[in-house]
Amino acid sequence: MIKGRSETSVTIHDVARSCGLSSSTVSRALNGKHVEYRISDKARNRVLETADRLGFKANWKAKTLTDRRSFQVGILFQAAFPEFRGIFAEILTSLNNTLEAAGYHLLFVPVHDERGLQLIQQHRLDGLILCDPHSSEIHSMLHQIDAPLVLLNHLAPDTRYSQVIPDEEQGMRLALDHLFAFGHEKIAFFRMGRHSSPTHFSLERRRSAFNTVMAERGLAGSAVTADESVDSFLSRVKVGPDGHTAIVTYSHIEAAFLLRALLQKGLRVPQDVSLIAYNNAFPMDALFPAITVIDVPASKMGEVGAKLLLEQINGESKPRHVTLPESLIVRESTGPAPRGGSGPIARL
Amino acid sequence: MIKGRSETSVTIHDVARSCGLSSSTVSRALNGKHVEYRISDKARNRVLETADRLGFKANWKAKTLTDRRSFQVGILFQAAFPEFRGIFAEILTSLNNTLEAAGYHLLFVPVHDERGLQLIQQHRLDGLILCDPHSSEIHSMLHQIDAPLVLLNHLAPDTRYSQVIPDEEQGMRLALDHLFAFGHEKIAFFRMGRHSSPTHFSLERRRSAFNTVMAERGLAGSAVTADESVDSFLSRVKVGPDGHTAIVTYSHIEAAFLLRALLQKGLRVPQDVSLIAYNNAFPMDALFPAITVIDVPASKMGEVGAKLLLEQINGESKPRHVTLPESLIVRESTGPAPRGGSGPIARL
DNA sequence: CAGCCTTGCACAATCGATTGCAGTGCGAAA
DNA sequence: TTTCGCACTGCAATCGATTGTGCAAGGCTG
Repeated sequence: MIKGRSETSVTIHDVARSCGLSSSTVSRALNGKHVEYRISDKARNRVLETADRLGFKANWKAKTLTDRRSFQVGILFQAAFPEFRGIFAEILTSLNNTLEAAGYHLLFVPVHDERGLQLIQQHRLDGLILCDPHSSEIHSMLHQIDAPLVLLNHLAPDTRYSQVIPDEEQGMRLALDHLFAFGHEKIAFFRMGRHSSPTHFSLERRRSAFNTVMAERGLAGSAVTADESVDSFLSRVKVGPDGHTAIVTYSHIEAAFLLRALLQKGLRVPQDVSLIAYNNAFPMDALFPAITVIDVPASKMGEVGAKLLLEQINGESKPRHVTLPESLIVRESTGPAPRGGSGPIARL
Repeated sequence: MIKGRSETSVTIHDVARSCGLSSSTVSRALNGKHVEYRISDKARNRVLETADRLGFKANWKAKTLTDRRSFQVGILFQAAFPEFRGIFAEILTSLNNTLEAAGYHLLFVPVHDERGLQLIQQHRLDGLILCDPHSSEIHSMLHQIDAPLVLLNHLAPDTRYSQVIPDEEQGMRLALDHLFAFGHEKIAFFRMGRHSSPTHFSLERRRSAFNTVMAERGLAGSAVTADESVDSFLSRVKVGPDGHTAIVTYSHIEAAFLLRALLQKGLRVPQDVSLIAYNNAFPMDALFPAITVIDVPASKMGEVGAKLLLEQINGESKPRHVTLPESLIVRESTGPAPRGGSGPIARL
């Protein structure tokens, strides 16, 4: 029977009494310190057997009270940001796999204000992982935190905490090179307008990568970036054979809504417009046409993030910045640039 | 400065020393027991001021060591099941909001075997919330757990734990009535074949609700259920004006893949086939056509689940089963049944 | 057979809080 | 002046573990 806050919870003393030994001996036997502290095999086996029989499970709170470490790590994320949701489960899973292997557990830190950060203190968290934090409240509090910290998907100009980010410029380059090879020149970068804060680094990185790569090709003039609603974007920017012939979107969310709007306008993808999205999340491969994506290595990010945190907790290394490569998954939404001039149905 | 496992963490004794009082007085002043234990206002204010100045934060582990309660609740979910992912973030958020208001925090319980359940014991968790658990390992271990338990989206024939489920039959009835009103008679229920276990209750409930409602209308003969790949389904079941004219899918995942396959075959939605999905998740409103959905009340489920758990923890009530209503969100994927006979392009 | 080293274990302090109970000091009553 | 009582606080035990140190046996040597 697995009990929670059980009144009859069996303690180390129960085990000690039950096998006629002291609690210190039990503790040492149970923690494999039998050689260091010279516990006889006989005593050790007796302890092991009794503990098993009684179903003894060490109380984590007592166990970590002496220790400085809590073996708990906080994970802070803002579920409010849907762009991240698509890959959140993946990140969470890989984070957890890595941490669990090291004996750590994840405590959810829900709030984004000072109360949330106090959890670090109250629970004596060994570290904190921030998933794609782009609210200015969090950002302004980061420097107050004196605990190992890992930022996922958030490149801040600070070397005091580890950061794991995908190489957005390289991903964007893959995407644009793919489009260039198809003859596209007038290309747009699109994000659905929300509260774009100055701390929204992944947006900034993708946008500036777009501008950089376009400029390198001498196409700065035909590059357009947008941060607005789909309707507003499509009414402002001419899309199709006689306008911009390809669009790269900030996330999979934009891609889905944009595809819908394009189809509604009677535009064909990729015959009239090519489409590439960041994030290989559902439903990019389930759309018709399936969307070519820049694959952000979510699972790898979780794994690396966890490792960086563990390194810091163990004092094995200083905070580091790690950049992970992105890759391009070519599907059906990209193709040769249309000839231009004689576009199909213009608009509704 | 907010510290984690800080070496210089300020304790209650530091506060006591700093204001020339004993740690017991500090404790009592800090916990509002000044009236019960007759702490003078002078002493109390001095403590409060000193604690604040020193940035004292009570060590949660020490605080809850005496107490039976840990004020931590475990959340167990299997990220492997994508159907649930679409609404997981929503559930998590509302769970957390409710629990946090009561001073509880969520500990992530990752593993699905006995190790995972031992966390309950080790961390003296006050309770456990299981999100849509349908692996037989978990199921076979449930009865071993002697702690307040809430199952979300998992109706098990057991009254020892609280359960929160959406009213699948009512949702299915809304969906089918909607289709009946459009004249549909040959209707299919579709799920993408995966490891359908006997403990996969939400699938069972939806499927049997489908069969029940169809039978009530005397349409048992024209009802088809499927649990296979999209390709296999479409090659086995004739879909379109001269076959099944409407499909209800187990989740939003199926809907997206199915829509893609239908469009690929040249079938029009809803002119040739109508489509309804469970879960109002992304990208149901971003597809073209936007998908009519049965809205599973994810946020409400989280809130109610948290409340049921708190009730049990506080001993205020016995485990209860709560059923929450679903609703239908009509979009573009449903319309009048086609005439039949002269269907459009048959298949590729 | 005394002295010594090893082996094997128990005692007690400690982590950071909470809490029952025992004090201290003061004024008032006797 | 002694005593009683009340207002206020400190002492010490406790929660369930870990760990430094001390102390008995027992085996060995000389």
